[in-house]
Amino acid sequence: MIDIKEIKENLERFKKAAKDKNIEVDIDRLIYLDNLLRDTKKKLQDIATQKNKIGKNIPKLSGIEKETELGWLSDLKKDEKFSEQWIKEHQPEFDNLMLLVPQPADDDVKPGKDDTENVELRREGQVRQFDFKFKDHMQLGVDLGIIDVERGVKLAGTRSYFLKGNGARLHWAVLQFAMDVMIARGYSPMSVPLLMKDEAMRGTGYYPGSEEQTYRMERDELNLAGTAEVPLTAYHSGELLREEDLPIKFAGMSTCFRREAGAAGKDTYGLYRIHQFDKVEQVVICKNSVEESNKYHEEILGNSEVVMRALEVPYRVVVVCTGDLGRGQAKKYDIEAWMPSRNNYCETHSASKFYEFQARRMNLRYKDSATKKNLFCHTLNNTVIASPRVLIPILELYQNADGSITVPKVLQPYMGGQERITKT
RNA sequence: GGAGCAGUGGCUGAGCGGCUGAAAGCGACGGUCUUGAAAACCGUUAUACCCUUUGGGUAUCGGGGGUUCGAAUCCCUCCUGCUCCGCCA
Repeated sequence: MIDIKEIKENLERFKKAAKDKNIEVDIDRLIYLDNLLRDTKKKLQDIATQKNKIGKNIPKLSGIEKETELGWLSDLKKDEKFSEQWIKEHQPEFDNLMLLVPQPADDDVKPGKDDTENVELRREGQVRQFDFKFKDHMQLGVDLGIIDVERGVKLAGTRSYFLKGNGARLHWAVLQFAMDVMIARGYSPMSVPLLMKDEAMRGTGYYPGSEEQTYRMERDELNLAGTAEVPLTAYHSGELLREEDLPIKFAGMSTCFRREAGAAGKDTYGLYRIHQFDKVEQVVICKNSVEESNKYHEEILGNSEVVMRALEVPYRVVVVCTGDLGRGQAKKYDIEAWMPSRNNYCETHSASKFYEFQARRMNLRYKDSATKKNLFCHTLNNTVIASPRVLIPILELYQNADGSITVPKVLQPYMGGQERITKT
């Protein structure tokens, strides 16, 4: 959410931000409502002042005088009722519009309509050239008996799968490895609840907007989080933190649920786009400072790169253009891993910087020691590792001519020292 | 699921229907003292919005509604937590 004062003082900036992000929001209507609501509230305040003044004198009066004052009071109350009613009718529209105003992208973010216009920053690692006909991850998985999509679909519908044996093991190994890296880097490991109230979804910016992407438990009015970002970022929502407690750094591991509505027919093959996966997510809550935000944005990007380099998966870093940014994101880096079967770099990580957009929605603040003011925190998050998507490059890049898979060095300790996955 | 109790400021915790935006303690901040620190003592210390000149006003004691000239304080309702009983992992 954006400060209404900010919006009023920089109308064009926010209109442009909405346009750049392809977001519909009637900012003129928002301002119009704000002015009327403000006037009405001012009127209400004046009425309250008079009411209080009269009320204070009532006990001292009697007879005609008292009657007159009481009559005057009931007139005021009629006015009050009328204004209150008006506010009741219009406040919700204003509140809803406020939730739609986007965070403008940083100046160094390129305007663009969608992910095709993202800007490559750099490439890391060598793309493997095969001297034999390589298999894609599904072929490998089926041949080695470690992936079973058929039965996943039988039991749970499209985009469902089983990981079996060494496949399951590899999946857990990569997650545990990533978590251990984050712990070593000073992030607090967290196991989190995933059934989130609407409030948490709204606070993180998923609602309104991503309802179609979310599984909802209608009976209990709860939502199955699509990422641990939701519980981790909202962990301190509504609280007033101490400045010395910042930054707060979390690493959470959780299952993630996504409906993938509107993606029908897209990436239907293999383990790329699925309804359920596991992910280690990192979240930073820091002070209200652009410099701090920028610093931690680089840090969380760096953390994930450390993991990717340790896994020796070639990747590139991309700066996401305005059209591909979410409503609350000021800037976003994607890490895209090289996937031989897709013959391309494909998204495996997404590092977002929100400034106070999320914190303001969830009333997440700290007391600034210098000014004694309560300020909104800044929040950021990034994937550390998401599996099985990352198994795509791992399986494909680590395959051998005989159809076996070499287990990445850093994962071997997590698989009981096993060096290879072969057909069993 | 049944019965009971409770939700007050950064925290703990008082609070008679008007003088309570709210005692007290803790914490934090400033000062005195000290070579420095601690201790002690003195003082300050909620948030948001509105009008503005120092300043003034309004709202907020879990949410919403009601009674009343007036509500943290009374009534209704919802939410949350705790205790006991039952049931189940």
